[in-house]
Amino acid sequence: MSADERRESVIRAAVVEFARTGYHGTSTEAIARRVGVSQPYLFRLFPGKQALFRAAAERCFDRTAETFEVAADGLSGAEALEAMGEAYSLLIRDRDVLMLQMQLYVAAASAEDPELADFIRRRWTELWDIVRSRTGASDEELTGFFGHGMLINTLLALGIPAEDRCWDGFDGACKLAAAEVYAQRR
Amino acid sequence: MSADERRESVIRAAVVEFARTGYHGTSTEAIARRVGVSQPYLFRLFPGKQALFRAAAERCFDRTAETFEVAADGLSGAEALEAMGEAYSLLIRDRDVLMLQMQLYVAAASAEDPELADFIRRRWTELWDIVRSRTGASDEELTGFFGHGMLINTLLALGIPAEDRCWDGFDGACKLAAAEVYAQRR
DNA sequence: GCGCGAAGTTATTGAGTACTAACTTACTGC
DNA sequence: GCAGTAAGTTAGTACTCAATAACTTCGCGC
Repeated sequence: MSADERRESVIRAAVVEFARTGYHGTSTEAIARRVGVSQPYLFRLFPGKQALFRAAAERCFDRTAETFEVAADGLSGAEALEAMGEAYSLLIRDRDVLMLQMQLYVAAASAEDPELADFIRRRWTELWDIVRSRTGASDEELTGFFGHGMLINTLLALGIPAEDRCWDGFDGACKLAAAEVYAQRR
Repeated sequence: MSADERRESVIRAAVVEFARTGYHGTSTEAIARRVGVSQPYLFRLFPGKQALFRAAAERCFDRTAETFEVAADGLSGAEALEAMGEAYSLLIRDRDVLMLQMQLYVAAASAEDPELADFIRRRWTELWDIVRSRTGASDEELTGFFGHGMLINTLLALGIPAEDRCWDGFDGACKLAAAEVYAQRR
């Protein structure tokens, strides 16, 4: 397997591991084991653990941005907004994408790596701009949209069951998505 | 200083340290240093690191629940809801409370301690019930309220500046709160 | 002033972890 | 068939960290 292909599979493994146990909680050995490669070899493919985390973060934002772009393609206004919401609820059925997002939010806050924090902020505001420009939504609509999304993230992260009262304010599609997320194997 | 008093100051230090660097990212030595006590002594006051984290989590939820209760005291309906929102935006000017919340959300997801995850879920739904029972808000209002809160949490955790477009959908009080949070010393 | 319990210390251990150095294996062009 | 390079390994280092054991100091009743 070429180095580039290996790098790709390492990124995928890093997304999973960092999503589940966070930056400090995951060892490079855990990532290597998931890839099926010796731990020192990771340092041939990436300069260090931080670079691995950064690559996973990039991948996570790439997928989300692409999901939004594709969903809104050919649509505009309220239709585009709704399509993006739907697409997002599909995206985060991949629990690792969901949890890596949450991990990135806390990673941005701990000031150990200001450059990474800056990167995460930039990519987040990029998402904001994508939704705004593709839908022309008002400031209040945007806050509502992202607030909705962040609450879904939180409830799923917490593992609040789909039947719980906390989900009552959501439509059926969201509840269904929640039930499916929990059905995933770990 | 009595053991109980020490325990109290240890909890306060644990809240700060765990908030800033998460469970795996904080050493018991960092907590001990903040308390001004030797590291092994922590294990006389608490059975282990997990117990420290759990105590910090309890403290965090206690403060939030109490904030809600006090704010809504004597009020009802929309007035109570507004008062709770305002009180919350004051509470999270303490960046450590805010960040510990975020840390708890990711801690609940990583399945290394199911009992802790269960505890966090229980306390979260308790908050939900407090807001619902004190305000009589509809399911949609509740989702809006908590979604709003989770978005604020996220923006603050990310460190999105108060002047950024992401804050445009919020009222002046929220933006002011954001500016103040960032002015805090670390 | 002396025993005693509570508050706290220093020294240590054993496990884990990021990263390096040096070696091996397999494929490719000539 | 052989040199060279790319992919990958094993062995090891320096360090951190949670937890334990054994020791010290201090205040108080008598």
